[in-house]
Amino acid sequence: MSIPIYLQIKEKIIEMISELPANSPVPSERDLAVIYSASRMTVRKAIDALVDEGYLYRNSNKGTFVADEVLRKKNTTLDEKSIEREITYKSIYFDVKASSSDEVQSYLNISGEDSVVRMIRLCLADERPQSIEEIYIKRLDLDDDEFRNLPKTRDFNDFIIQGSLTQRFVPTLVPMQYAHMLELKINEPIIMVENIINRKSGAPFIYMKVFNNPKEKVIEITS
Amino acid sequence: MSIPIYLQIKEKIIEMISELPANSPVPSERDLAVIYSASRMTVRKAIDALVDEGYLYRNSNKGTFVADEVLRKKNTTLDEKSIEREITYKSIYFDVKASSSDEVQSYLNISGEDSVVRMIRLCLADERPQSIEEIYIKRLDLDDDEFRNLPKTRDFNDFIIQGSLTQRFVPTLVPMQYAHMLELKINEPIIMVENIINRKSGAPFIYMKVFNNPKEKVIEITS
DNA sequence: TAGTGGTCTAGACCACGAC
DNA sequence: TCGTGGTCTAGACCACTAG
Repeated sequence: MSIPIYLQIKEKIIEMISELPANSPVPSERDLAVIYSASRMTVRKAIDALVDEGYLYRNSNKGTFVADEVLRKKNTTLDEKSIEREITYKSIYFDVKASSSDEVQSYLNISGEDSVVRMIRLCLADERPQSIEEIYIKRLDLDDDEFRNLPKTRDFNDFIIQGSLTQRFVPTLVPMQYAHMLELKINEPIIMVENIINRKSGAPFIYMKVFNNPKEKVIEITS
Repeated sequence: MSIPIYLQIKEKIIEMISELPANSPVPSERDLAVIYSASRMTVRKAIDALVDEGYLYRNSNKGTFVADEVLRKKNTTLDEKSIEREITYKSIYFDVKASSSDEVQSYLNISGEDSVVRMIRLCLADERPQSIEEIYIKRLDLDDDEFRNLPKTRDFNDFIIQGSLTQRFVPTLVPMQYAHMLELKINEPIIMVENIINRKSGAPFIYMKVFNNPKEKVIEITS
């Protein structure tokens, strides 16, 4: 099996605690090492990950305990997957142009001659409008395969794993051209999230503006 | 010295890379172990932390490299410290009452008979209004010492370390009673951040509503 | 005193990439 | 083939807490 032992143990621990109430103690690291026939350091690595994700918490010299579910780390800003709703996208624009706005040029660190893919789409969950996404990517940063698959791309998490995400939260009034698509009144206050996905090297890769429908989508982060 | 070796090594590595350009390679884990006279696992723990914080990135089978500064993890939602500005607070209300709103009761999971400390204050940086903070804490959750120091408490990070923080971002128009204090026009869209600090056990501890001045304070997260 | 988490060591093997 | 990060082991000592 090529899945690392500590990840297997992590899954087993999740299963073990799944029916325990909050604040129940879990076996000590030494005991778990015996239970799973692994070294203590390996078990510890699994627990480290679970603590990090908010499944468990440690009390020095006392033990490790099941955390309350409310403490599970989550970041719903880019994820809609966890919830069992049918997510669909309705494309509004998809084009490649050399003349991008100064804003896009500055965020993607490009000149006015570079071709930029622009994709604007409405995101729906169970037919209800969640947000409008404006996505900008430098054409040369995509190989032909990625470019072809772009209209089918649902979320951009795969791109983020390879780099880093900076999000800026901007209060604004819903833009007039989007108000009716989001089923909002004009002058409704909303949050526009500016997402900048960088590569590991730091080079900007994707610039994305998300206009969120506050009636549908709550932006919540647990850390 | 009681500071763990891996933290000492972490600081030494930060110092080592502080003048290196982005994407420079750092010595291999084995070399660093020799340089700092520690085991590879200890060095690795230091690097793990630095990768987590966005100082370094790894390329499997190739090496470890200095990350671009833009990738440093940051969360300016509750922190104002990093920037060299003089932060001051102007107290608007400070009282203890048994009759709290349903909203506060529900977030703090208390009944109408429980006394709640309410603290409303204006946060300024270099005399410029940054935000209004409404803070609610169940009186019984504070010992007398903590209660006395409350008016002097600047940020609540110390409380978070012992638990977890959930933040909800709510778009709204600036409340009339706060508009002039934040030097905003009426009907200005702003972001109100609801902060709920939980203890490790999951019990809610502090409920805090922050009305941010968008002209002064940009909410930005790198992850 | 016994048990816990926190740290640390000095090895080991693997898969992968570059040469 | 050699060096890298990724994983893993079987020990060890410490500070602290609870009985």
